[in-house]
Amino acid sequence: MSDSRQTAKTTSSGRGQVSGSGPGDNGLDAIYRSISEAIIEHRLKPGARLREDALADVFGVSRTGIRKVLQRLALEQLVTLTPRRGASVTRPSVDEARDVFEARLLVECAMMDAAAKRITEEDIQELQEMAKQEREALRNREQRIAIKLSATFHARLAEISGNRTLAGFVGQLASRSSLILAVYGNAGHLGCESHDHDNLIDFLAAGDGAKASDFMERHLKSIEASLSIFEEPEETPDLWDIFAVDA
Amino acid sequence: MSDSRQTAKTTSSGRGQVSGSGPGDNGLDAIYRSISEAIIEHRLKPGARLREDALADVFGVSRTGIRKVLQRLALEQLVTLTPRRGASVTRPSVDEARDVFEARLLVECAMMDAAAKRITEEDIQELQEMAKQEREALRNREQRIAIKLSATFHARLAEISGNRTLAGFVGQLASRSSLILAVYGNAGHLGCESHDHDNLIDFLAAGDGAKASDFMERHLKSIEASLSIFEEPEETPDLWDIFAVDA
DNA sequence: TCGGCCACCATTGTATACGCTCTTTGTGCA
DNA sequence: TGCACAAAGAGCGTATACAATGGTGGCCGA
Repeated sequence: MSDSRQTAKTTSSGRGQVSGSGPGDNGLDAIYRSISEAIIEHRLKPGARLREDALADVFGVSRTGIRKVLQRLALEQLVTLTPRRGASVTRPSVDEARDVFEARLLVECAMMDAAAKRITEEDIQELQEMAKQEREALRNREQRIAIKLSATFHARLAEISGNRTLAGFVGQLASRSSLILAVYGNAGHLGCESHDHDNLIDFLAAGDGAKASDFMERHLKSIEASLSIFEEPEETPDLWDIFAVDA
Repeated sequence: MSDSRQTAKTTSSGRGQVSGSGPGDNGLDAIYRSISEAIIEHRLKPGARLREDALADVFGVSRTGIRKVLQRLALEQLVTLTPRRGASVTRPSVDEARDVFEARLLVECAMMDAAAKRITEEDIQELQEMAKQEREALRNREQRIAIKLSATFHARLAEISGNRTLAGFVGQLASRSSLILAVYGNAGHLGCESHDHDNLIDFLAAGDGAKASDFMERHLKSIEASLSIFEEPEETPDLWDIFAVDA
């Protein structure tokens, strides 16, 4: 790893620097999105360590900026900050998983009514486009992309209902759900069935909030049901099984 | 330049101690609570500027720590971070106020069912104690204390229902409600009527989640109704009014 | 051979220094 | 008299430096 030879270079020429990052956290925001996306897409798996130095090196900023981003991610529960051990991608506990889905069930279903009333033609087209991309990603076996799109879809849906506070909350829940899928999901059985989202759009387009709500309920419950939620008791006994087989 | 291999000689004598501040954000957390409480109690009013230097001075830490705290408060929407202008206590917009109460109505009512099922004798006593303190604060005209206790009460209630994720959300909403009261509330008409909380406890103690939910709905709606929600167009023209009266 | 101790290292936590932008005030000109 | 421009000042954004801590590996003693 070496000495970071080039990072220092950027500052030398003054404001030079990549991608014109503005003053505020403009540049930092890009880093935030970048890491956030990597986590949601499971390119960074739960438990993965996120060293500040390494990230600082990758993104060409100092640790200060990275710390800021990491802190934000920690507040959204996407990463866990252990006092002297640094940051790592959060590995949701069973309780957390249950809580998150319960919360989604409660909030997202309740928002369907408002969404059905407020949805516009533009919204519908946008959602359909997203659903289409998701189907394509699924068809191409790009599960990572599909998962991200699914989270975005739910977040966008929440925005349509007009309550920004709740929408922000749903966004967080959707991101965390992605982590939960990474830990407790079965391979081959992706969270959202591809046609579910289309059906949801249809109900909303028809202005039928009640049906949309019912469908959302089934949708979320089916995702939760597809998980293998049982805590892995592997503390250390791992080795015995592994080597017993071997020997 | 990064090769700092030998500098760390000092560790020799050891782990000595450091009494105070723990490692992590132990000390910072206290600062966070301190500022947070000041905001909720309206000792810091919406719009108040929070200069990093000043806070660093007050709490005896450097700006670094203050920034960390400020960022966290910003993520919880208690303070607003304007790019080059620094931090100030958030002044909730009319839309925000509506969103927050809508969210509370949705979430808190829905949680009553679980709360009624899970509440224990200890919880009941704790809540009653809190309600009692709140009544006393109101009687003593200590509205600031009462507002804080009210927010804490609602947050604690949410915790009882057993879903930490939702409880955290309710905590945030309660804090923000305090800000909303500061901006749109009428003096003399505090948010929560003092006996409301007692009634709520009674319903929960009786295990009647439905009634508790209904009551919570009325409770929150009455608070919202007591607000004078119309946007004040005062951007800076403050002075004109003041001196017009004077002259 | 195993268990405990000690030194080193890797990595984070905190503080300080510097540069940049925005605001404000003062002055000159139309 | 009013407006525009410039300079100074204040405050934030970022990087770097230093200190402290927990983990890791090796050594010694039982």
